[in-house]
Amino acid sequence: MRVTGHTSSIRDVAAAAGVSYQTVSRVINSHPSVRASTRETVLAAIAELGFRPNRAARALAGGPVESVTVLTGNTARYGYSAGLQGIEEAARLAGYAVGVRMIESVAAQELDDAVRRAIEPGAGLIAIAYDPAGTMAVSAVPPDVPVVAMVEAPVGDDARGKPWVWVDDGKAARQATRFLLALGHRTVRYVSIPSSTDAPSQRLAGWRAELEAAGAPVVEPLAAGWDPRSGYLAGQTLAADDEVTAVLCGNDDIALGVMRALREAGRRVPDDVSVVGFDDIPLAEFFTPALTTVRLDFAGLGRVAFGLLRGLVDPRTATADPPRGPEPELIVRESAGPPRTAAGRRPGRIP
Amino acid sequence: MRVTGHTSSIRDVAAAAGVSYQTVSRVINSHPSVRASTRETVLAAIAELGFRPNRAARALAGGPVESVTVLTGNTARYGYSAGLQGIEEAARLAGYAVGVRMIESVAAQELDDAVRRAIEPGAGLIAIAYDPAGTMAVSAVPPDVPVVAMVEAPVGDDARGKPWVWVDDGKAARQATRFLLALGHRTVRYVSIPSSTDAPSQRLAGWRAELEAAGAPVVEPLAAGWDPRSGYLAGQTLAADDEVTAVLCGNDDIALGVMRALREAGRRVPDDVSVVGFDDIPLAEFFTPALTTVRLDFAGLGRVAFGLLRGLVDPRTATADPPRGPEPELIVRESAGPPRTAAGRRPGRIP
DNA sequence: GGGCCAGATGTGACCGGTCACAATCCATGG
DNA sequence: CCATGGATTGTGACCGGTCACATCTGGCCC
Repeated sequence: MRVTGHTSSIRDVAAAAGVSYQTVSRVINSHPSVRASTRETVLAAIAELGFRPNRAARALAGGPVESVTVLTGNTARYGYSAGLQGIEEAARLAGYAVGVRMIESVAAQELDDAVRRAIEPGAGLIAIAYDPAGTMAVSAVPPDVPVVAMVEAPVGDDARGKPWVWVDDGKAARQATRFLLALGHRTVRYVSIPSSTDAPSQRLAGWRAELEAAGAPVVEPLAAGWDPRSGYLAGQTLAADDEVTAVLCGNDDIALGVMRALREAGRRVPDDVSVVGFDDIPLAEFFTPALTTVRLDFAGLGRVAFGLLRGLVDPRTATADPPRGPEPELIVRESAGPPRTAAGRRPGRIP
Repeated sequence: MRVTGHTSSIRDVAAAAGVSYQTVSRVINSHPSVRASTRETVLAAIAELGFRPNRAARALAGGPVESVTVLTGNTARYGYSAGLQGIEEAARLAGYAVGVRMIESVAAQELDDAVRRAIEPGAGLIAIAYDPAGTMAVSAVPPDVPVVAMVEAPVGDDARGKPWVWVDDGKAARQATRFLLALGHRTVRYVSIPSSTDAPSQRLAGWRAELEAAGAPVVEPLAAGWDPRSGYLAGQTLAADDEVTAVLCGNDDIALGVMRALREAGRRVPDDVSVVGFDDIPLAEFFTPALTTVRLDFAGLGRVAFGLLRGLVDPRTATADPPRGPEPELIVRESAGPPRTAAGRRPGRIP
């Protein structure tokens, strides 16, 4: 079964407009030296015939391809799907097509293969590299393929020049930690998400830095995964320790698991223990208690990533100023408060 | 900047193997009449050169395109992202590329345009049509373009022959309603998600049917959106009514909002009011109380959808038996119980 | 041995765009 | 008036596959 969809080529348009196919090509690529009146005629013919350039043919002939493939380890996790959404929005606006390819393995051979498979001549790549698979995927991309990475944090000092985008996680972590300390907590425990590299994550580093700056004791973090269950497990450990009054969690899913474990152990949030998360997923506001968390604008980051990639693939659209990722923002809700408040309190109303 | 990525064509391979380019083409398309020894030689040359056929060229020449574009109204909502994940998995396994395109508008003109833009000659479409935009997108697809729709429910009696896939929502709703009724509730209220068509949704119909079958009073459902906030609003209404002891929610996000509103109003879940959701999102198990919900296997549905589309695009892979969507499954947790239990109870432990 | 047929392989044209280059137009200046 | 040159337009080849068709094998039968 052959799909027709639409069928009119530049030759058809050319015939209809009484010009050569090359002139039509010039019009659709907005080449400067086409007389205004000619352009009009051609555009009219294009509209008339419902012509739309064939992507495959254009790609084959070495023209601008206008398509991005997103390399990701997951499409369901919040940061990933929100990032994808941002990329798609920006891409659609620019007339780009977007493809998606999941990276499952971290085995060098398979990963290399998967990346090669994702590469289409002419198209660019955006890697969502919040996890080891993504990070390795980025480095598996051949140097001649334009790629932008959405990373957890830049590694190395020369990151400024690389096509990387990120939200300042470290800053966000410091902000959240400082907030908890200011509430009167002696120290803050941390439940970490996996690092995307072999170095400790920025969130972890920020948390530690803030604690040290405040002269608060640093207890080694508990390692969790991305999922709420791992948070729940960590929460059980935390609940067993009476000293714990404040917990910073690597993401909101973990925070939910932690809160659940705490509650099961009879420890009230926020009266006995304060909990703060990362991401601000849409549900966080409706948790009980509503989660205090650091909002990370992944969709915005995706848009920035796309803009950067576009500049790489098509230098005409490159912007001079290096685009920065969006700023994280602490959203204060109910799950954190001063330590050991005597009376139980009822959650407030949500407007 | 031109991307090279890889560069070896069938002509290069042909030269390396000492055969004609057409023979190479036959080998990569597994044409039967190629001598085994020749095939060997060619495959060796392919491996040697790291040759991979150029998708654009193949599409242009009218060969099998092996790519799907997913039309969706959203990439962040659970059902959508899980569905996309399932499609991607199945597609990757089959060597297909997958594209994503969001449909934003429901205005006929824009929508039509967006759909046309999403059509690539030779490629198939999978529409995630859980909402009006998706449903309209499906009908905006020209008849000669192969398309599979993941729908909320089949409309019309002749749906059996159409390339539609769905999970049996109505059955799921009946199952959940029956469960609540069996617990001893006099009736069950329903907070509905928007219907994808002008007809009432299957979930709603199933809920109503079960109530009527049991002779329980039917109170008109409350209309919500997809988001937790709309559930929260509905929950406030519900909380004001002392008669309410059991609520079925159109999805888990809404259920969370409802539970939150109930709790704020001083009504305990499940002691005063039972709440049941739909979807079984990964977080549902860790809500407090853990949410009783109907698990819908969207990823499985996505895989089925891809299989169906593949059969449409490439008849060689078509399977005789019409594939069915996965079966919904009621997951019993803490948020539902018998009406008016005297003692407050503590949530159990999660294994 | 010749004829025939099926299997295996090669040749040319083509898909729908782009590139490089050539050809034409028109205004300007000497 | 004609040479010059930039703006505008047209021509041919090509990207990397596929199709339709032609050709070349070799085995089998009479």
